[in-house]
Amino acid sequence: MPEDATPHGNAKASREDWLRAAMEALVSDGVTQVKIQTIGHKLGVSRSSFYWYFQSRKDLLNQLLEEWERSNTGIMVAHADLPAKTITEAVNNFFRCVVAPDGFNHRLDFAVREWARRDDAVRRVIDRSDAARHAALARMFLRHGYCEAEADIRARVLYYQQIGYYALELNESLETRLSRVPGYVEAFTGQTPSQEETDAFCAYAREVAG
Amino acid sequence: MPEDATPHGNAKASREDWLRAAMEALVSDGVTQVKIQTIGHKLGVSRSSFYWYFQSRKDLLNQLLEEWERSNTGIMVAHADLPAKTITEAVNNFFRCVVAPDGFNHRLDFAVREWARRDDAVRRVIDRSDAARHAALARMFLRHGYCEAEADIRARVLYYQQIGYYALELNESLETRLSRVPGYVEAFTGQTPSQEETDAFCAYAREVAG
DNA sequence: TTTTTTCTGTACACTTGTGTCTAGACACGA
DNA sequence: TCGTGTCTAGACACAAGTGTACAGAAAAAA
Repeated sequence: MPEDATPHGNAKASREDWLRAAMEALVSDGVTQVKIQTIGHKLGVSRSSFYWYFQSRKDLLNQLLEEWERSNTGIMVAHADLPAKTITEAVNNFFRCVVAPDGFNHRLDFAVREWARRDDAVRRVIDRSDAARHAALARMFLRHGYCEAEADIRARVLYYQQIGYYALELNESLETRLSRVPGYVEAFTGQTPSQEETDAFCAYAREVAG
Repeated sequence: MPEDATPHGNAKASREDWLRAAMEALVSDGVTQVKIQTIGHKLGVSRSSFYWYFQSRKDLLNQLLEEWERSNTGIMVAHADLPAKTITEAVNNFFRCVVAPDGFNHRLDFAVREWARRDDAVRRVIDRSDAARHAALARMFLRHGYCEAEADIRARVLYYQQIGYYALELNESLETRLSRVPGYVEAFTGQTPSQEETDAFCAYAREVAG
């Protein structure tokens, strides 16, 4: 039982190696494909070594779920809370987390949602995160003068639309996506974004994408 | 090889029984859980009978995919094409297919999307359907006086949002959903729906739900 | 009644996955 | 050098899935 994480010279694959490879499998192939046998093979290590670091497959999956909650929801809430002069700038700020490669990981998000459909415990964790994300977006609209009811609805439209966009896995090019940004912002806020705001966002998007 | 679908007295489970049970498994548990062994057990029939009706598991899955394409996309496009006096009425009409129990089957839609993430052939079928659905909604906005660019964006926001709503699996009550409908319609169209339109939709929703 | 067609069950071969037990390799400290 | 603790490999037991071969029951047709 590896209580402390001191690595040992004899180790061919560390606990982190197992976790990272498992996360990759979860993201690209879904929870059903997180298989100890397969990961072990990929790490060039026997299956049984896994049981030195983890109690069972379930134990490993729990760690992956915690990792998801920590990263994905945190990033999205942080971006919704970013300071802005106008609501259109605020929405543009929020968009930053969905274009940044190290921002919101939508493939992970959907892998976890799929998982939740077959596991009630995971379902509860997701519900908590969805509520937190919506609340952060509603706060954003409230800060910019929308009433409670409108802030609630607009936060929903924005959040659901974003999730829906990823659900479709459209694989549009960056420039195609950017060309629609001002239209989206106007649809979400009811206000026209300034050219500077749009330019600032596009510049950011092009920078982090490269 | 059962070329014609004439049932036979000796049959304990028909081809349609296998298809229906497989569809139920796909909808509720995903494509990985569509297992001949499990379905056969559920139908009270030996596994090997399956191979009388179908060549292989893959053969069965192809049939399920065709069934999805025929039903789900068809229903959504038909609702987007419904005649309406105003754009707000048109959006309310569209909403009908997402509240009717025999309308758009969102659980099936997501089961197929999940499947597509691990199968390029399925991916291509879905892309075709998504394009058809978006085009139908864009036509709807065009008919009511929006310009090409705005119709395109608003169709995207409406379609993505709807898919996103289902992706979250919120399980809201009917009345909770209905209370937000006027707000959604206004956000999607930029226009306030009339009381009559909202009432008509809510009446329809309450009728088909019961 | 006999034959044919349609479907089902049993048995077999094969694959891929989990989890356990145990011997042993390897580095490191005494 | 000699343990000791840390990690790994291989064997074993078990479960669940696919697909095939073949005999045979039961309805339908002759």
